[in-house]
Amino acid sequence: MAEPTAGQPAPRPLPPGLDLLWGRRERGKRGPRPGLSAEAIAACAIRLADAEGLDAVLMARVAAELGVTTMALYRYVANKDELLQLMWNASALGAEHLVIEGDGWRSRLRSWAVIQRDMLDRHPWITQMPMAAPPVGPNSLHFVERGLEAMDETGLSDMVKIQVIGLLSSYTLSEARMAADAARAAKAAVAAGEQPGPPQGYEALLRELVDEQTYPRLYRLAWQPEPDSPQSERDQFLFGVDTILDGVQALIDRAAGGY
Amino acid sequence: MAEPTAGQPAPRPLPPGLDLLWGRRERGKRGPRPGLSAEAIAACAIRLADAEGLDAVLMARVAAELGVTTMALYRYVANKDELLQLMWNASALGAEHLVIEGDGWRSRLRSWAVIQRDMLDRHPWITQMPMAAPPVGPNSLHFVERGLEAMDETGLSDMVKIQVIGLLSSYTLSEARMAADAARAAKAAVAAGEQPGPPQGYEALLRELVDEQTYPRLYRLAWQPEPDSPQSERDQFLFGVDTILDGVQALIDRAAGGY
DNA sequence: CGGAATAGTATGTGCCGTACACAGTTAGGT
DNA sequence: ACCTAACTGTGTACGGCACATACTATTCCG
Repeated sequence: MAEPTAGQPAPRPLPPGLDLLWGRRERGKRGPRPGLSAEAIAACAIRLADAEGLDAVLMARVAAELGVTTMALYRYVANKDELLQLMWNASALGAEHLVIEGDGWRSRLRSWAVIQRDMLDRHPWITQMPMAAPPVGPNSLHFVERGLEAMDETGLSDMVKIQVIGLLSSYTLSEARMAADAARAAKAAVAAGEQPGPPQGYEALLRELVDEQTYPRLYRLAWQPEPDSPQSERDQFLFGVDTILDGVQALIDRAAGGY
Repeated sequence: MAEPTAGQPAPRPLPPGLDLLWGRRERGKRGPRPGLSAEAIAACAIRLADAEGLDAVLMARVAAELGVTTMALYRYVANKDELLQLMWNASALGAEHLVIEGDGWRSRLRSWAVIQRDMLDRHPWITQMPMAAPPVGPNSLHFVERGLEAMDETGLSDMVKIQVIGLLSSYTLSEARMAADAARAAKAAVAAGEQPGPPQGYEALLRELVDEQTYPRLYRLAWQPEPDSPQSERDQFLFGVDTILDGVQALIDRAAGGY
């Protein structure tokens, strides 16, 4: 109800959660010294998630790991969602001092995508997160900034550049998610007692499900493997990235060619 | 423990949940007639999700809506996850008889993506789902088949074609998710009492957070709007799709050019 | 030095998925 | 025609987990 005094620019309310993410949450000076920090909590949660998956990240579990009670965490984060946001942002730590190497926009953008992919493979739980918003953490934005930087020379408009960044990111995330799911499914199958000869991948599944007359193309895909089929998941990913970059190249050509 | 009789091809075990999705779950003949069906349950859950969001899809809620007790549902679905899978697949209903119009692969593939996007806008809850696996429901596969069909004339290899399908899908899903999140955030803000003048979009947020020296490019993006900036979200999406299609064009050219 | 603000604790509540035991219902074999 | 096995739906209870509330202990400010 307190109307802010008109005159000062008054730091805008800032959506809930973002203040913490940006270290702008005011902390009182009286009382005992805080024994923890949001960063420490996030780091602990990340350790758990890396080791045992996102399901292992329970408020009680994190608290126990840190040697406090569950409710102590709520002095630092408003709710679990906020903790997840912190984890996400923290996983992009180091983007600030990241230097993308390469002698042209194309190779730089490509390695930008690869770096992102590697990060997702290191922290597969990111692919399972709610993802309720576009990236707004400082580290995430740093990473976006690095991506934009890689396109400095292209002469594309800023709008187009973020669009490209978004495109590459979403593809990368999606590929990482599928890989992570496959890995988890394989692990679960082993835990359930089956030992799979071949990993029983997507292709094998299609062979089980798809019949020739209703799904002729998928059927072909499932049954007649390409001659040079043994292409690794990573090769597939790189292929997709390169295709996107071809599209970007076309954008640049069109912009430079003046129509 | 029962070893299947060697000799019959014996329908492979099929991963849990898939049997239901494909209507291959055997149902006994004795006992009372089933008062429900998996399809009816999924349809009811979809009604709820469309109207009130995925959070409204509770087993108890769905059951009440159908006039049965909560546990009755478990005669038809093994758990909530299975229900979500059913919902996902059911949302792609009609893909079987879908005809993609267009006089070339490019326009067909484009409208394929648009159709998918429209479907996601109609059922925004899909973007919030766990998505624990690649699409394996019969309807989802029908839709994939239609996408492959759109590329029949391209001469691309089958491997490349699904890759393109996956690329387009993941971009479409990601864009739809961001749009749905924005819409939900706006609705929540209104519910919280604020009435936003402008929708307080991503750009406005960046203006709040980003300073010039650490994020020079994002800063520029946030502060100096493009002259022709008022491009709708849909235009943005189409732009992204067209960029991807440019990349596909390059693939085709390269394949045809024999190198 | 007194009081206010803060950190951490202990306990409880509500929600929600789902396990379990049971009552009522139908089909098939004898 | 009956008995029984298979099956549907109910009632109840349990367990996990995020989070609320009330309380104690600690530290800074005037």
